Amino acid sequence: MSKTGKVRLSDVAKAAGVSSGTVSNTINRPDSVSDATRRKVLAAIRRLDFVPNEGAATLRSGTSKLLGLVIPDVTSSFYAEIAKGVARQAEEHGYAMLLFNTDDDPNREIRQLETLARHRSIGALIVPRMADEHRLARLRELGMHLVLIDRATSEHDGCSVSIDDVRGGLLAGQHLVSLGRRRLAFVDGPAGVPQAGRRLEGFRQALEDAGLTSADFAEIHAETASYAGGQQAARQVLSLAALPDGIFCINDQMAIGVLNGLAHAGVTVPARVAVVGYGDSAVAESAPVPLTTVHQPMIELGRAAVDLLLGEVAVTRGEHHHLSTVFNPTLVVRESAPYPA
Amino acid sequence: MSKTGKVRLSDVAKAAGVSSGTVSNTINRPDSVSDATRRKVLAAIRRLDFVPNEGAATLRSGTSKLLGLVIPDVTSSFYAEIAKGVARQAEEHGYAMLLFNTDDDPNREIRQLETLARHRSIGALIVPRMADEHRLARLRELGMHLVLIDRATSEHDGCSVSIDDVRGGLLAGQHLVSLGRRRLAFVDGPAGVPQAGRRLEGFRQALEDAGLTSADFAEIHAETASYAGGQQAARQVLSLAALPDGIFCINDQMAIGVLNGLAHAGVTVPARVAVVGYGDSAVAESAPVPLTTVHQPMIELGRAAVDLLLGEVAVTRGEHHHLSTVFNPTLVVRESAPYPA
DNA sequence: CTGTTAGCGCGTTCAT
DNA sequence: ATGAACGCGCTAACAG
Repeated sequence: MSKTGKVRLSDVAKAAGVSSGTVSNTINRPDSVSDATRRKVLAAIRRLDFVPNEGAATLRSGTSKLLGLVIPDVTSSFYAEIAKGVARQAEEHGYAMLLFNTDDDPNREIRQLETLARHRSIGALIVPRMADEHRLARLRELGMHLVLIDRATSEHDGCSVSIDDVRGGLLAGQHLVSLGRRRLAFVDGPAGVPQAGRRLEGFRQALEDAGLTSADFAEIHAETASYAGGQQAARQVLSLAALPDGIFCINDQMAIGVLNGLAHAGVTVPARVAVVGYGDSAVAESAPVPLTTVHQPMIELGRAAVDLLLGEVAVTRGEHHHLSTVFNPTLVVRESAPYPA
Repeated sequence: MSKTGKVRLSDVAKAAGVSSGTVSNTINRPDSVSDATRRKVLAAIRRLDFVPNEGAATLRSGTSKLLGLVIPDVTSSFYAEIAKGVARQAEEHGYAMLLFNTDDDPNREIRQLETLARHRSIGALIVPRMADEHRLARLRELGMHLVLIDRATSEHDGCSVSIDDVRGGLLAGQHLVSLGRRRLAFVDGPAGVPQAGRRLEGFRQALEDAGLTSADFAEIHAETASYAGGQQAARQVLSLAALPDGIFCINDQMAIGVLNGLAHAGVTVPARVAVVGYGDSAVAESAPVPLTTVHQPMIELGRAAVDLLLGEVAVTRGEHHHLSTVFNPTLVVRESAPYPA
């Protein structure tokens, strides 16, 4: 009925018997308006079905109520959870989230970041798999604020959020050791992923702390860090001179593949081999043997990323100190590597 | 370096020696500009690092290059895949996707839709779990175009995309019947979900077509349509007078729960009981017994939803005929209900 | 094919 | 605490 989209702020002002400046204040700085005025204005807004035009606000203020999340692929549960946290926190602060999947295509990533700039977004939360420092710097010049998610190195000049992978590996290692496991294996996809390297580092640390030597330790790399890769890794494990009694896998999918491979060979889990996964994805709980795994607080991480971004934006004067929020993973113990009875 | 954000379209015009209208044309309607002019303008754009201000364009044109996807929860792989398809297709048409999770909160859903309206989004793709027809109608009055996703009823007045659930159930039923299975069970969570009802309808149809009677059929409802619910359902299945030789589960999570429950009881799959899931989620492939399941083309569905939305927007004159795109699910045969040897 | 120009609707001074 | 007025940068309509 009400031809909204034709109702302007000035119409509201007229209807409420105030000036348009007052209506703007009522919307954006309610505290700077008297109680009675605010009531009148809000009533008029509702009565006329006024829908503010963000485009006009963006043009006028130079910045929009938009932020971007740029990730490789939202169908990965890891990123989907980040997206959920980001969307939630953005919403609570009056922002909306633009979501972009890069599909690991550097050109798309660039275009997406430029789209964000065109929309005068306050900034982006980005998993920089592709963009190099140079490009990120250019975007900063455009006035965009960037928060890096789960970045490999910490040599960047910006806020970032991440999870302590070394600690995650340490938790896994300590758990297996505490279970009395002494011949350990680490199962991964192709080497070279920084996160995996750090988890391995923590894992090794735990073994060292327990007095184990490299003779007690096998490092296995499958062709992919997937379920199929896990099955493949299991075959390699079974061909080792001595069967390990504990296996740490770089993610839950691989762990389930390992579980499957071991089962086919008649090797019981956890009796003969304990298995620990990583990520606590939805599948961990419903694995053939429910998976002990390292949980990562991704939703919280997403929320923290938004907070960092908004914090950076809020700093108008003086130097902004870039912050890095690092979350601790936790161990979720299930049957594949249970506490001793 | 280049103080971008300070470079305006008119600056580009000056630098290229053309008028601002021409710059606008080369950006928005390249075909309406001569080759030579276009080249000059694009060069100037690059040289000055011009970043168009979408806010201004939105204000001027009355509509933004934004569309919204409003779903219950992006961490569900079902919706994540839709999101991926939508983002991709939107991007290819020069649009960006705002993502909103309702978390099944009607108030949030309303606010999100209003946010979209404030941004003068062309429209929204929505899984209307909460919004009623009245609200949807109000949004349409605001000039927003709506495409409904996976909607229960088809009594609405708008474009929609969905998957033929009856056919999905039919596929599952026909497959089990073709395997020679004659005592069938249907496993679901609480009754009342329309999608589930339609899948059951198709399933029953297949049984009828094969000459089976209701005596050959058991309908089992667990407390939740989850992995745990599947385990629970398995117990009910095992307590039936006669063990079924084929089970159709409403989703893959339940199917895996059923698999687990049967395994615990020493019932072999598929030898004694064949199991068919629904959804072809990532877990189906890595289930203890790889799951035969009904695949739903969610990414394609997302893309189709965007096409419908853009099509609706493109119709300026004359009546727009609302379209419904219905996708056919397909059966993915794996070990839990394999083809006869 | 290109140039000219008038606002789009809001936020933000600066008075009062 | 409130009002008046300007202009943010762009598009569309029209003239040439």
